[in-house]
Amino acid sequence: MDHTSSTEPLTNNTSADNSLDEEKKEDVMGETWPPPKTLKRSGEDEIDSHHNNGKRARVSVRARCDTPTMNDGCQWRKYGQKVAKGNPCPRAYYRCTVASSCPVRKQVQRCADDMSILITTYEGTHNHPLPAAATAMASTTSAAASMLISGSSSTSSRPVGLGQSSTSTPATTTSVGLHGLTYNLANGMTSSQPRPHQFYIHNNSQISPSPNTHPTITLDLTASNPFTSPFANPHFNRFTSSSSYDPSRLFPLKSTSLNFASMDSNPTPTSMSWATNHGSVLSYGNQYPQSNNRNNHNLGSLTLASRQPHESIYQSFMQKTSAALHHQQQQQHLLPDTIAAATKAITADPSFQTALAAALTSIIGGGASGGGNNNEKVQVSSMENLGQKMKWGDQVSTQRGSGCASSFLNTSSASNAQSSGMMFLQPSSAATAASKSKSTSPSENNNHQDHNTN
DNA sequence: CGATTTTGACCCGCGC
DNA sequence: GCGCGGGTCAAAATCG
Repeated sequence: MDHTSSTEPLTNNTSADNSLDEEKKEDVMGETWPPPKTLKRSGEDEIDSHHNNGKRARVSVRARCDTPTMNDGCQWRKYGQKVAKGNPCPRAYYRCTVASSCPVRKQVQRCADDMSILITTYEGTHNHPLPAAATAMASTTSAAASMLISGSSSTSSRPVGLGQSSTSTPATTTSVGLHGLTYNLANGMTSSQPRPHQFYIHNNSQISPSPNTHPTITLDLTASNPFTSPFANPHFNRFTSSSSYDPSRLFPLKSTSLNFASMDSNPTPTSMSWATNHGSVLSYGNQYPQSNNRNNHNLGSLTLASRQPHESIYQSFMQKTSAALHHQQQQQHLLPDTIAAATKAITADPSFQTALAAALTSIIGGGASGGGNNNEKVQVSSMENLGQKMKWGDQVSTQRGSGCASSFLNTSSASNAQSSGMMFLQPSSAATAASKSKSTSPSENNNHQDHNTN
């Protein structure tokens, strides 16, 4: 897009900080996206460039959805549609209409390879309180964006080789520091095809490859390949390669991706495992002995360890993550620092916690479904908090409403991340990013709206 | 009748 | 400089 005015995270004013947001917005975001109407594209860019290297964080959500658009709780108005090259399906452009001045926009497009997958890309930050139904999604995307952004800022501040890019365009690449963290919020699936939901962070927009691209995080809720690092996905490779993606650079020695997926191969109710392919992939989740449908379109629930009714998801998750990491270390001789970094990243990064919490919330709480259960305001102030509210075994009701909020977390087989320039996080990067976001943002803030220091 | 969607035109950045 | 492609505008059409 040309309008690059701010790089803020995408949104989110979770109920918790709506008030703050209002203010924050002014400064952090004041630069409302392109002034409605008079778009001064160049002007904004300037602002942007000052603040964020001219890049605006985007969060792309891939989810199976049979409806034209995902119901994320917000009100959107379509303002344009266009057929993008490489994809026969038209891309629709929406603008948030909850508030007239809200700068948030989103692009919706069907995946060319799998029409059942809807790719929704959010950009901008809401400058108004969001309906409860929309907070989950907003939090998730916001947190994801925050991570990405914080990573970016870190990169800028430290010339480490973090974000080396995968893209050919220098401008684009530059910045994302948190590359390739893959979070798989898995839900039950079978061994043959576990398909969790993954968060891919790339430094390049897959939907709009404009050079001026913004770092983009992809939340892949379609779930595809098991421990699959996106690299294992043929589609992924295909796309990335098209954009001069160089895996070798993404997977430097110790690159580690965290993949919280379910694996049925594992006997444990809540299992975790590492898999290494190029890098290490941490998978976490439970398995669903039952289902082994290839296209689990109906597996819309996230069931984390149904056998531990009293353990909070977060606690259990962290414990297991840690344990698994160490276990793997022994088995696979992983470098200690790798483990430490990964663990640290997971446990320390509030952004991740928020993202995970939000995702879980949306699933378990079923909040984001059809428009408006304002009473169901699940305030997640931290994963711990979330954990307290949610118990293992909570099953998500697969709501099939109008939107796709329901199928949001459905699993599926082929996920084709048509991304370009996806990068995987290196442990050190993860740790850095984690610590960074920690210091940068008052942690505890779930929806920490990234105070991206402009 | 107001709000939303449709759709062709226009603007802008980038690569050649 | 030109063409291409992404993104947005805005008038017309449609919907509730």
